[in-house]
Amino acid sequence: MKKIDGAINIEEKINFSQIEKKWQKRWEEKKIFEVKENNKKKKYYVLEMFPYPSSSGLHMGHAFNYTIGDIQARFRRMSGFNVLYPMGYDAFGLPAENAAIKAGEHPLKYTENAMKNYMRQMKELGLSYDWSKLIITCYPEYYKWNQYFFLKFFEKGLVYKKKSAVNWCPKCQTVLANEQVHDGKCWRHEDTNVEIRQLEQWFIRTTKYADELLKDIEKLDWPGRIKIMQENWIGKSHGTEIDFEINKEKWKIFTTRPDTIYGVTFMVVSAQHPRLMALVTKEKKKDVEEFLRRLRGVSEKELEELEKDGVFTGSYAINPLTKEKVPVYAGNFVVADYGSGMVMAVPAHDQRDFEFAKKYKIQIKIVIHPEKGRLDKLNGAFIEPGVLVNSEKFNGIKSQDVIREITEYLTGSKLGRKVVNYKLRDWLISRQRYWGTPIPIIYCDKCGVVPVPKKDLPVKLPEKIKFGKGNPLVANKEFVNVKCPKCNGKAKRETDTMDTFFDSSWYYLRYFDNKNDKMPFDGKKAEYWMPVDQYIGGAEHATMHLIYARFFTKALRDLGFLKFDEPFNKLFNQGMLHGADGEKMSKSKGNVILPEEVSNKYGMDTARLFLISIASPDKDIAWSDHGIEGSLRLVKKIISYSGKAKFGKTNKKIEHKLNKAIKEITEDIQNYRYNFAVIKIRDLFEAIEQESEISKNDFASFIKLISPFCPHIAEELWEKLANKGFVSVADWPKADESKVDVKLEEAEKNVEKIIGDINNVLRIIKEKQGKEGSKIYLYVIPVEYGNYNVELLSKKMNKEVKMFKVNDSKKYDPENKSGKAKPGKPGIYVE
RNA sequence: GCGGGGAUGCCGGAGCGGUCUAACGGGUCAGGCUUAGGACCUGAUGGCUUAGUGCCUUCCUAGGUUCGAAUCCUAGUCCCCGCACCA
Repeated sequence: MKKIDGAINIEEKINFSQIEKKWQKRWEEKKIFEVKENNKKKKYYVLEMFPYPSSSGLHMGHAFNYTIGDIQARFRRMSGFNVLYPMGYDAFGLPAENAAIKAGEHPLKYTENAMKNYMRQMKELGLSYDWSKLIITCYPEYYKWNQYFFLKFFEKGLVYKKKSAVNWCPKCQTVLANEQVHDGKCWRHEDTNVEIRQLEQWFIRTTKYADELLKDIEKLDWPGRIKIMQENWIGKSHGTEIDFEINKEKWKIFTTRPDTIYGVTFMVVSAQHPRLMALVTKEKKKDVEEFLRRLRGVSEKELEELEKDGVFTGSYAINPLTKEKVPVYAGNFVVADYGSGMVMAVPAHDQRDFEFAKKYKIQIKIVIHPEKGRLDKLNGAFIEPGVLVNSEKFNGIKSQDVIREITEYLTGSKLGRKVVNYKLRDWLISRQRYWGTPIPIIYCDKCGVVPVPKKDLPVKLPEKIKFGKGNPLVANKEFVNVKCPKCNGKAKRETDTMDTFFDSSWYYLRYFDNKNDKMPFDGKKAEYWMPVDQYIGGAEHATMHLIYARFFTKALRDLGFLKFDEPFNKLFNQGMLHGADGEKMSKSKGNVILPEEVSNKYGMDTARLFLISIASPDKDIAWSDHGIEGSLRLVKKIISYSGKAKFGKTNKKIEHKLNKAIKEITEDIQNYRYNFAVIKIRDLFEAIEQESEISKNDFASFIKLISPFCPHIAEELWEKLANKGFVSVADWPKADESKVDVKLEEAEKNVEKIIGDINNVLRIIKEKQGKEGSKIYLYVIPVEYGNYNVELLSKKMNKEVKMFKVNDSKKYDPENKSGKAKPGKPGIYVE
């Protein structure tokens, strides 16, 4: 065909939404994305972090996220893999409960509405999920297994209970999640300060796996920054534990600077330390309680911004090396659950200790001098390495070396030891809320803490509940009052529910066996599908979810459920889609782009194409109404072309282009360079468009190449070309490298170059001589005669073009421009 | 404070030692097509220069390494993200 001449107003002809609906329906009816285990086929598990179904529905940002995974899933499926690409809903959580409190809507109803909406929207995006694998965490069929795992962990000692601080609103009489605390006030009572209270809570012993979680990071094919974040989060540090004697009792402290031990002038114990009161003398009790009261009015957030503050406990500690007595303070800047919750303070060589000492006029004792010079007056702590002074037999030794020596000395005298410490804390899973998995524990007056027997699972959430004050489960008598499974006596149920991160820590193991009511999942199926080959999600889950899921996998391995160590081999972090104003999309900013609107205007495929061609999909991008026009043009041109294409034989040039494109696009998709793939699709299409014909088979390959990006349109064109079945499950084209011909490419570059040169000449003679050149004569060296498509050239220039060999005696060449001809560079004469 | 990532032409965004005035898209301008507009097509889009050439100036700023730097190093400025009193 010739160039697509204007006048085709395809907008009237393309009904995107009709095409989309048609294919979405057929995909669903024919179940082409449903999979089962097949040992003859290699599996590929593409997983996106499942969403919390919010009532506001999906916006274009979600479309961007899921399109990234869908393209990969479609591509792998066409490449011959048995692709598991499932979706589910992280359906428990606070917003549903908040809606219940504020609007009186039951969380279940709220959530089900939201999920219905999500599912409809996801289907409209053309995502190729296997919906038969759907999981929903708020149904007992799912959360039963949360309870099952909790009990398994309980048996293994991976679960324990201890007191911990929570946010408490005295007006609501309930515990608040961090998100419900705004500026230290309750979200519902702007005039009410949130208090910090100590409650008994359930913990998971994630720290048991701290070392393995850290060590295995190197095995992961994850973005570097996520790995670094996890490393920092786990925060392994080597140090020395030293015993100080206080009131004839041993108190351990952790330090990475044992070299400064001779400079200790006081101790600080965390204000949140569970045994703090044991250190407080009678005389100081009032002071300490006053201090604690002051702290209590402060939310956790504010706590971090406070000035160093403290109070003397009345007790003294004995330095194990110097035997000096130093005062013990309670302080707000010592973290209770890191190390031992108490530190030795060396004001001369630690900035925090220095500030504290200045404030309370405590002695500052220098024990390290710089290697050159001496310290006289300190304006701040000297924390550089140096040489020891005032340190008895360690004087004169370099501080870096003495760390080992002092530790060895302490170890020898049984006063200390080398230890490793982690920042990673045990995972607090207790939530004093309704909309979560009930913790399967019963408290019996006689038998104490009794786990619910597994045969009694699930412990179901009562449906009829009253929201008002506190956790509605507490007030629900049928739920709370039970018989003890051991002694049959009166007992009470645990009313705490689980953190929803518990649900999402193992959901990837449930998809492929989502209807199993005997076990959380079949180990054989897990063996086939796991680990996840490609996990896709936002970087905001770098620490919490991704650590918990890794922990779960390791714990389940040790419980015999799994045979591998890591759940997610590869992780891809998609960027965030911002509004047209460059701001984060949000209702309040009014910059939310809805898929429905975009779809009506441009078609979903156009939107998908646009989103992934803006930039590399791991980058943050911004929506642009102008930008999408470019994608729309391409889509329209492709549709229009396929309606007019003349099918016949493909020429060498297109064969070359096609095969090269297949090779490169395949690699680009594998490596998530979707933006590059689109550029190559454009380039290939432009070449195809210019030729008079193409073979049906080759055009079919082109359709396959676009189908992961524009699945509906690809299906439509596929069908129009009388191909069988669905292009979505057709074989991905293979590049025939023998058809790739670099020479052709060079020739093409030459054509481009010559066009540039001709235009240059035309411009110059117009400017200089005022002439409008109309005839172009080219003189090429004989071997290159076939390299130039004169017809194409003429069409492109919209001028008459004639070509001669330089040695052609009959050529027309009034100014002897043929003498200028060089290889790859014909002489030009214009008149 | 600690840790990570950035700054590219009118805009978005590639590039990450030579092939770079810098992919691709958007915008703008010129020409074509068209009754006109839209759509579509062709080309231009740092400056000067030239029958297709050549030169100069550009990739946050200032230095440096190199035969050669948008790309590597050093210092600085600004922006984003994560952790945050972790002893």
